[in-house]
Amino acid sequence: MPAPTPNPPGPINTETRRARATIEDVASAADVSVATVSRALRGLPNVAESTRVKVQRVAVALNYRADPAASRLATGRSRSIAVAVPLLNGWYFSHVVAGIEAVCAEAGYDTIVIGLGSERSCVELLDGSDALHRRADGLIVVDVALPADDLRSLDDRGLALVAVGPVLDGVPSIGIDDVAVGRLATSHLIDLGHRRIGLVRGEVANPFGFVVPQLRQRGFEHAHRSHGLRPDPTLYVDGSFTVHGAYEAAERLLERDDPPTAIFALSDEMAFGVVHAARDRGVRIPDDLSVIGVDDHDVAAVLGLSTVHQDVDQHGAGAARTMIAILGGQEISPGRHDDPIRLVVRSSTAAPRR
Amino acid sequence: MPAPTPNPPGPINTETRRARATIEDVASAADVSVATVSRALRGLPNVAESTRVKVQRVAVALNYRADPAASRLATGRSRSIAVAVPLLNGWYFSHVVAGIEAVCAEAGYDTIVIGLGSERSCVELLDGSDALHRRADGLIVVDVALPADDLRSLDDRGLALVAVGPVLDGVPSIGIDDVAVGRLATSHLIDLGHRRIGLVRGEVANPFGFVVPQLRQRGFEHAHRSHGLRPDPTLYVDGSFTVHGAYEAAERLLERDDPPTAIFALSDEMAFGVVHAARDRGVRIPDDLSVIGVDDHDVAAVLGLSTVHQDVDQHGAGAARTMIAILGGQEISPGRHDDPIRLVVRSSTAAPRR
DNA sequence: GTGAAAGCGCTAACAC
DNA sequence: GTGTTAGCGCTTTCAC
Repeated sequence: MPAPTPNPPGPINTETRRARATIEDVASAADVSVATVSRALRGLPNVAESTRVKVQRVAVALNYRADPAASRLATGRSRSIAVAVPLLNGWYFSHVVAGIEAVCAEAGYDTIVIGLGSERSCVELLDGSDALHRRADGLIVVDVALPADDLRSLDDRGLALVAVGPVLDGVPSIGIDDVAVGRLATSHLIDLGHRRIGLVRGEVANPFGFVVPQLRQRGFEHAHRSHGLRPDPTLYVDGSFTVHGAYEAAERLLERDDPPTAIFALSDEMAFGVVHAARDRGVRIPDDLSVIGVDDHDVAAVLGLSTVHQDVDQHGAGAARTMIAILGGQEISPGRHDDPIRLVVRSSTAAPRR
Repeated sequence: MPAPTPNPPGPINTETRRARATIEDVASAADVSVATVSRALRGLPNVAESTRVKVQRVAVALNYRADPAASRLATGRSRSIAVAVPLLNGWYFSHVVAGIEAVCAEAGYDTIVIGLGSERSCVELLDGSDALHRRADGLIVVDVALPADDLRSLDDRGLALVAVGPVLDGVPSIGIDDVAVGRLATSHLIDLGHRRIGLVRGEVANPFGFVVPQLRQRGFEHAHRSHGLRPDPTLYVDGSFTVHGAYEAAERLLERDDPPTAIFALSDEMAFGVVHAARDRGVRIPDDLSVIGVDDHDVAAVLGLSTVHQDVDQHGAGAARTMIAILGGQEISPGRHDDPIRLVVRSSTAAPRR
C-alpha cells in the first residue's frame, strides 16, 4: 500500500475563497433563495422567467460558478470522464485522446487521462484507486482488454464504460475490424507475389492483454491460409510498438540467410523502424523488401509507406459522444461500431524481384 | 453564454453508493469516531499506533477510500492538476503530457487535460470556466504565453502555475532556450556554406501568442547577423506545425525561381513535410536542398533528418515535479530551468552544391 | 489520544 | 413559483 499522502495542512481554503462567490452570495444579491438560484442556473423548470433572468444576471456579475466538488457531493456526478490508454505518447493514442477531449470539452466534461504504462497503474485502475474512485462518471478504455470480472467491478462502482479498439463484452465499443486489417495488408502482399512475409508484432507492458496485435496477426494468418499458404512463425518478431523496437526486430529478420521479401508491421510507427533498418543495411525498398504498416500516420506519406488507413480522431470523438449520451441518461446498447478501413498503396510495396 | 447543461436528474447517487464504504462505516466497524479515522488514515499525529493499525486494517477490509469530492469540499484541495496544451496530438505535446501524467499518477494526482485548439477553449480557460474552476489545484501551461493579467487572475483563484516551454513572467518554467535552438540550427547551415535559407515557421490558431516560433526565428536571424548575413523574409513561410502544412509551405519555396539551398523548419514534423515536398518534386536531399528541424522526433532518424535534440518527456516530468512541490507547500522560486539542447547532424544537411 | 459538532457549497425533497 | 431544510462525506476546531 502506498504511503498515505495527506493533503498538506493549511487554510488554502480561506485564501482561495476570497475571490469566489458562493450560491448564497448570488441568492442574497438576487434576493431569492439558494434553491431558486440553483434551479434558475441549471435551467430547471418551475422558475419564473423573470426570476431566471435576474438570477443569471447576478451570477454573471458576481462571476459565480457552482463548485464542482460541492455539486458532485450533492448529486453524485462529477462531470468528468477518465480515459485509460496504454501509452500517452503513441501516435494512435494521442490522437484518440485528442478526439475525446475535444468532444468532452464541448459538452462541459473534464477529461482525465490515465497512462497504463506501468503494471502498478493497471492494478490501481481496477482496485478502485484514487484516479477513478468517484472522480469520474465514466471511463473510456483504449485498446485495453479488461477481464469480465473487472468489467463488472467497474460497473458496480457505477462507472459508465465505453471502449475504443477491440470489442469488449457488454460494453459499447468503437474501433476497426483488426482481423480484417491484418487480412487486407497481408493479402496485398500475397497478391503482389510475396510468399515469405515477416511479421513485426508488438507487446506492450500491460497486464491486461493488449489484444490488437493478436487480432491483426490472426488476419495475417487467415490471409495466408485463404491463399493456400502457411505463415512461418520464425518470421514473427516483437517491435514493442515503437520505432526503435521495430528497428531492432527488423534487424533480426534481415540478418537471416533467408530473409523475408516483405514485412507487415502492425503499426506505422513500427513500419518506420523497419524502413530505417532496411536502409541502414542497404536493403532497398521496395526492390529488395516490401513494407506495409497500419494507421496512415502523417509521416507514412512522407516515407511512401503503404498502409491501412484508419480515422483515429474519429474513434475518440465517437467514443466520447457515446459516453456523453450514456451519462445523459440515454439507453445505449452495448453494441459495436466498426469504422471503415482502407488500403493505401504507396511506394513501399511491390512485387518481389526474384 | 453556453446553454446550461444540468446534470441529468435521477438517483445515480443511491445506486452507486451501495458498494462504497464511507468514513462512518469504517468508524463504526473500528469502533472509533470518524475524526479518528480521518486522522489515522492520513498519517496525522495524535493517533495511538494501535488505533492507527486497527483503523487501517478495517479500511482495507472495507476497501474504503475517501471520497475526493467530499475531501475537496472540506479542504479546498482537489488533488488534481490541469494541463493546457495547444494541441493534444502533436508529437511534442503528447510527450510532455505523458511525462506529466507519469509523475502525477505516481504522486497520487489526477491529470486533467485541456486542449486549446479552439478560440473558445482559450477564452474559457481564463474566464474561470468549468474546466479549471475549483477542479484543479494547479495548472501547467505548455507553450502558452499568458498575458500578465490573466496570470494574475489565475493566481487570484488560488491556482498554482508552472510553465513548460518559453519563459513566463513570475512563473516557474522549464524548457529550452529557443533562441539558441534557432541559432544552433541556422549556424550549422551557414557553416556548411548556405546563404539562402528558407524558414518554415508555424502559427497555431491560438489567441495567446504561441511564442516558440518567434523565439526560434529570432535565433535564426541572430545567426545570420552574427555571420554578417541578412535573412531574406520572402523566404519565410507558414507550416502550421503540421506535416501537411509544411508540405504546402515548402512547395511555395521550391517553386521559386531562386529557391533556397537550405530550409530550417521549426519542428521535425514540419521538416518531414519539407522532405516530402522536396521528394515529390525531384529535389534531392541534401544535394539540392539541406533540411534541418527541431525536436529529434523518433522518425527523424529514419529520414536521416538533421535536427536539434531536446528531451521532451523530461520537460513534462520536471514541470510536474515542480508543481507537486509547490502544492506540497514548498517555496519554489519562479525561476527558469533551461534544459540542454544539442545539434544532431544526420544526412539531410550538407554543403550546397553550387 | 479521542470524540462531538460545525462547517465546506451545493442539490433535492417537501412544504407553502 | 419559491423557500426551508436535510443531507452528500469529509476535515477540523475545540473540548475532554
